[in-house]
Order: sequence, then C-alpha cells, then structure tokens
Amino acid sequence: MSTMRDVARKAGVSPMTVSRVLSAPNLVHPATRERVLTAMDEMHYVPKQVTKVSSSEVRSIALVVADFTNPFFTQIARGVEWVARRHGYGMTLHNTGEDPEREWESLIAIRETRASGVIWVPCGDTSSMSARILLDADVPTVLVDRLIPGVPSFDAVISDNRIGAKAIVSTLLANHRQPIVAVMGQTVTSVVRDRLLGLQDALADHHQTFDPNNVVYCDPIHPKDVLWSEIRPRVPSGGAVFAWNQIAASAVFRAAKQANVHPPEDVMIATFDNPDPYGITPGFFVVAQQDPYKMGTESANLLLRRLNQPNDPLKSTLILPVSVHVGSQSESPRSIVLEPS
Amino acid sequence: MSTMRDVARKAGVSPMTVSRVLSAPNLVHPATRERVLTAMDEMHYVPKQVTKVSSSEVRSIALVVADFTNPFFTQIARGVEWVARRHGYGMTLHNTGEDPEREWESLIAIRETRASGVIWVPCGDTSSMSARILLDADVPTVLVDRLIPGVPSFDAVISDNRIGAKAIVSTLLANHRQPIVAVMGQTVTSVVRDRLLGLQDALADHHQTFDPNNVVYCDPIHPKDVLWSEIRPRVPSGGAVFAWNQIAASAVFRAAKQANVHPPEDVMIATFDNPDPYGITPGFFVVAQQDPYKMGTESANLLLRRLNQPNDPLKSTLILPVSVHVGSQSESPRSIVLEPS
DNA sequence: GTGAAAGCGCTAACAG
DNA sequence: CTGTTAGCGCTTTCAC
Repeated sequence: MSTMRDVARKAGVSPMTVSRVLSAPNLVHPATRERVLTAMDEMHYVPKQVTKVSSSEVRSIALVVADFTNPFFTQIARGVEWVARRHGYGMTLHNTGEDPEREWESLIAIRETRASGVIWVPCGDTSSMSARILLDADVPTVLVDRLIPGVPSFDAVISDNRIGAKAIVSTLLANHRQPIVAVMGQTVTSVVRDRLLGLQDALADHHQTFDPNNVVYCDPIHPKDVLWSEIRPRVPSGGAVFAWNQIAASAVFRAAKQANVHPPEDVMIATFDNPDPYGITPGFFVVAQQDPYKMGTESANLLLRRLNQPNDPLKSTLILPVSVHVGSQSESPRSIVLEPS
Repeated sequence: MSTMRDVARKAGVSPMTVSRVLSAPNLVHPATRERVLTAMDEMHYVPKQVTKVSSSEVRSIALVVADFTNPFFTQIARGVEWVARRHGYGMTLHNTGEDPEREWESLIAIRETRASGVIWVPCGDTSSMSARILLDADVPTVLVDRLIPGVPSFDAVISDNRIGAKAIVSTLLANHRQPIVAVMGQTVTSVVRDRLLGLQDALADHHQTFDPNNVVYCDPIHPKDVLWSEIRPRVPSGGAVFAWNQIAASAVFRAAKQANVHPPEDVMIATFDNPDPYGITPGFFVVAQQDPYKMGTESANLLLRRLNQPNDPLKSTLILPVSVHVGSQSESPRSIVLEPS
C-alpha cells in the first residue's frame, strides 16, 4: 500500500507538499497540485487519516442500540443519521442484543474508533459499569429511550412512558376491560419501570390495587409463543393485555390466535408502538405511539450541541410526548390528548 | 487526555513497559504491572490503539446495507454479527439508503476506519464506482444479496432469485391468476433483474409473452400508497400482484384494502420475503422465502476465509436456495420443492 | 509556494 | 524482566 512518501517521490516533491494537497490545496501551485494528484491516482494512494491522532478526529457518530432488529430502534437510527449527515457527520450502528457484555465490548471498540460522540440505548440498569468507559474517556454521550439510574452525567432523550402507560390502561378500564395483564421485557430498564408506574397510576385512579401477579415478563428480543400459557390463566374473556412494545404485542397476538382467542372481542391488546405499521391487521385497539424518528433527531441535536460546547455542565433530559390512539388501525383512529407529566 | 508517557512517568517506568502491560502482560513483572495498572486507572488512561497503523488492524467487520429499516437486511446483520463475534470480531452497520452518494461516503469512511473487511449490499449497478474504493485499498470484501455487473473481483452470497421468481409466477399461473402485475424496486439491481427473468421464464413455460407494461416500479424504501393507482388498471379481479419484497408487498396490501379490494379473492398477492412474520395477517398466499440470516452467516464465513488467505485468487459466488410457500400464513403452508438453477 | 525538522502516540527490534 | 533506539504515516512549525 503506497504511502505519502511514495507519492511525493513519484511527483518529484516533498511529502509535505503532498500533505498540503490533501489538507490545504489552495496553498499549492496548481501545476504542482496536478502532478501530485495524478501521482496519487496512478498509485491508488489511500490516505491513512487515522494517523493524525493528535489533530482532527473522525467526524462520525456511533449509535449503540439494544436490538437493531426492532423497527423502533432503526427508526431512531434514521433520525440520528439524518441529522448527522446534515452536519457532515457519518453514523455507525452498533448492536448490543440487550447483552451487557456485548455492550461493554462495543463501547470499548467505539472508544478506540475515536468517534466524535456516542448515542446510546443502554441495556439496562447494569449499564452503569459500561458508562464508565465513556465517562473516563470523556466521550460526548447522549442516552436515548432509557436512562441509567445513578448516572446523571449524560444528556438524554426519552418518551413519556409513565403518562403513555397510564393513558393506555385508563382507556382499557374505561372500556371495562379487565383484568389487565401486562407483558413486559424482563430486562430491568427505566422504560419498563416507568410503564409499570403508569399502569399503577391508572389503577389507583380507578381505586384499584396493583397485583404483581398480573405482570408477565418475557425475553425482550424473542418473546416467543411460550407466553400464552402464562397469560391465558390470567386473562379470561373480556380482559386485556398491555404489551410493552410492538414485538411483544405481535407475539401475544399470534399466540392468542393460535389458542383460538380472537382479539379484540375475546381479549383487547393494547401496546406501545404500532406493531402493524401497514394497517393491515385488525385487532389492535389501543396503541401508545412514540416518535422514534424524532427521538433520533433530538438526541443527535443534543449530541451536536455538546460537541460544540464540551464543557457546558448543564445536562438536559428531553421527555417527548406519547400519543395514544384508540380504534382499529383500519378505521381512522381517534386520538386522546394527554397532559404532559 | 493522558498518554502512555504520562502513565509511564506516574508509574516510574518507561513507556515501553506500559505498552507491554497492554499487549503482553505476562512479560511484565506482576508488581510493576500492578503499579502501571493503577496509574492507568487513576489517570483514566485510554489507549489509542488506532495509532499502531503499521501493526495489527482493528478486528472489526463493516456491514454496509441499502436500508437498515428493512428487516431483511437486519436479519443479514444478525447473521454476520453472530459469526463475527464467534471469531472475535466486532461489527458495525452502515446504511446507504439506496443512495450511491451516501454509499460512496460510507465506504470512504470505512476504509479510513481500517476495518478488517467489508460485507456489502451495493445500491445497484452504479456501485461499480464505489467498488474501486475497496479494490484500490485492497479491503477484503464480500457482496451480499446483490452483484455488481462488471465487477467479478469480490466473493458474493446471493439468493436464487430467478428460480424463486419463476416458482412464484408458475404457482400463480397454475392457479389461473392472471394477469400478473410485477411491482419492482426502481433501482437497477441484479435482484430486480433476476426476478424479472424468473417471471419471464415462467411465462415462457406457459407459452405466454412478457408485457413490460405489466411491471410497475416503486421507490425501494418508501413504496407509499401511490402505487395502487398504477396497479389497479392493470389488475382486474382475479388477477395477481407479484411484489419484489416485503415492503412493497405490505404497501400493495394496504393500498388494495383502502381501495376496497380484498386479497386473496379479488387479487392474489405473491411476494419475496414474508411481510407478515407474525402470521397475523390473512391474505398473502404465495411467498418466496429467502434465508437472510444464513446469507449473513455465509458471507461472514467467506470474508473470514479471505482474511486468512488474502491472496487466494479464487472468488466464489454462493447462491442460496429459495423456498416457496403456498397457502395462508395462518394455515400450515405447503412448500414447493425447487430444483436449483 | 515549498521544504526540513521535529513530533504525534505507540510498538517492533535489539540490548542489557 | 526492562529500557533504548528507531520508525510507522502524517502534520505542525518555521524557515527559505
């Protein structure tokens, strides 16, 4: 692989001139520049920009998500990418698979990559260990979707999960759908915590008590069909299931159908995020819609702000509203107006 | 940000010893090692591994896809990641959005990253320009899903698109579903070309001629609803639509429903890739199933092989079989056995 | 406009 | 086991 020296020799100039052709072309005589450029072409010269360790970094943002198989996270990615591109940054996507160990490895790798900054969906509360990697190396970081308790040192963008969950459950209760079984991811995250709090809020409003037995925990990435055997005994006809995300909701839906239980009459399925973006499936009647794309753009904006003002001590947490839609997706849905928390 | 020298000074050793603690710890006296390690901790030392330009590279594979919003590609990503991890490699995902310009930029960025190798879903035939980036820099590369005509220099893993398309169309014809309108991505790719060839093969088998007017081209990422106005005039009741992928199929499905056309009676929708992984939607009756996860693992395997034998002149193209399923997803589908091409 | 010298952070190669 | 020297590919500084 040819180096700057090689090009310089071929063009009959010093390595310095070659360097300048790359970084400050207008300081080089046009004729010389041409000679250098053709030399580069002929030798297939590839600058190893990485070496300029001391100088400018790589203008690139690393986005670390829990599961890039989940459309929710790829929508966030689209948002981040869009803003990044507009500001001349590239973006790389990294998957942790909800696994703290992979998360650790990814962050180490990213740190060595010298990315300009990181936008991060942490696996869960245990991610406070991995947070040290970023904190110690002073990597500008923004959390999305989930917070890490005890680590207030990052900017963050999340949804108003508590209010969203409360609205969902209130709607179910108002429609006399009971009992309500909640299906949550078994990872300990702020998202699950907040949605359970919202559930309790709604129950409390209706003077009902919260029964922990009515919460079923599932694998956050592959909920499988296993679920139904756990859910069924708790949901007689006329009840409802509150799924924490679109993957779980779809799994519940399929499991129900296989068990010959038909939503929405037999059981009403409510969920965060629309599991049916094409509106081709009847049966989902209460959906709390986040705006993952916006979560992406906003977190990228926060990161860019921090890249420009690295020493601003003020950390901000942006809480985006959730909109709740009632009615079959094929009909035009009615929306519920929510008071911000 | 502290450097090796700083750590060395603090620990009272030479920079070399610090370096060794990182790369060959057992060559350093345990006591010294401890001192160095604590010094590192205290100073929050972060090694800039990137600098070792001349020595070992970053053990990481870059996967470049056309649209990470499409589950098909994230399944490929899962496959790649799995194999990469097993061999001690990291993986980064890069999105081109089917845009040759973004593709160009991504590949440049990746090249400077000094990734060990690249697995790449090229945007289309125009990607031959971008291919030069990789070829000139001698980056080990494997193509997935799509080939680039005129660039035989890469290993590749693709599906048997022609046979799959032929099987789909033959099935439709056997069920007397006509006319058949094909909905294809408007990007010029080997995938679309091969699937159209398969369509023609099937028609020829039934002594029918291929009418280019019966092909509708749509945006490969956001097919929108616009489609239906183009499709409708060409598909009277009893006809069929052959969608080139799951995104297009879902769009067609929704458009049909909005126009009060009901699959599968009014129109039969056949497609590559199951647009309904949860089996909750009735109406898709012929589905050509690729194995994106396997495409990922196989391409990663090819890449690893090449990383170990960089000079093997033999390039291989792996063509994976496609399985065609007939019948509603909610019923147990019958499979058709296909002869490999 | 151009070049020579010095140095970025780190690691092979050779002493000791 | 540890340190010295030299050099990776490139850029900054300061000459000319």
